[in-house]
Amino acid sequence: MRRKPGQLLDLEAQILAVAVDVLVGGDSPEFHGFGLAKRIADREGSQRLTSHGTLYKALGRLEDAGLLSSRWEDHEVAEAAGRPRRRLYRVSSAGQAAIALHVSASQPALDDRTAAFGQGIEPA
Amino acid sequence: MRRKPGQLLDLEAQILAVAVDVLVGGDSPEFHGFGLAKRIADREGSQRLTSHGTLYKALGRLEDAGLLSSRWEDHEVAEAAGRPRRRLYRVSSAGQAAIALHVSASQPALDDRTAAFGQGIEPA
DNA sequence: GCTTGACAAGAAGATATCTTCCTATAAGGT
DNA sequence: ACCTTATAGGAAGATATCTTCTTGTCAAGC
Repeated sequence: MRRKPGQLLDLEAQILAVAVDVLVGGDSPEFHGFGLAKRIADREGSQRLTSHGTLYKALGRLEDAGLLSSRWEDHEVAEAAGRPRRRLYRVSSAGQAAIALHVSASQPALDDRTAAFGQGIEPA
Repeated sequence: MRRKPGQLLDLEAQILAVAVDVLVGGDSPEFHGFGLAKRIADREGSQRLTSHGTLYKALGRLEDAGLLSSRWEDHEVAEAAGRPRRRLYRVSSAGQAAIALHVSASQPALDDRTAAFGQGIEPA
């Protein structure tokens, strides 16, 4: 697919959006791949639009790009919960900036929206 | 299936046989569930005759009965290998006795075998 | 001999991460 | 305009343990 440098793909933007969401939303500022997959699947209304492999690769890319950072969950926590260890991700400030930029870039200009509204056409 | 007390089921006997095998065979006297499943599947010539759930339940039974003991693999080892932690099992002496008894009990008596041979009927 | 109930078998799936392999597509060069 | 190629997408599966739910069967009691 060869990407234009500095551009976010749809999936990556979704991931960052969720990442910012958990960051702002209280609780813990961290999330893990599996939970992310469920969130996206839920949001998408469908059954796992994104396969796990694809998601983990995207997470790796984002981390390589410095938009996410990760650490392994403590042994004790995973064991107490009786499940495999998770890898916990967190948005970096660069990541926050990237998603903000992406959103504003993909938002139609205000004039266009106003014009559409004037003609009874609601923006998606 | 309600078992006669003190009797080994087929699957359990197979597990113990493998356990004794690794014990005697050198290397490490320990084995883990997943590897066991592969061994049994290989031996059985077929594709996973025993589902994983069934196998882990049988392992639990054998441990409860004191025929096997188990411990969790060290974190470091699993991590170095890049895989989930294994649970390592080992036959106890009671287990060794049990499988020995089971084998001798299911073996047809010598007289019977000789008699069968005498009539040209090979024992299964 | 017949019924009943305990318990094993197996399917299915939850939990989590990551790799390999093939395909499809868009970005960039000519 | 066209072709090449890097790379994203997705399927599939490896790695490991364990739970839940249903079905089936054997042993024991009557």
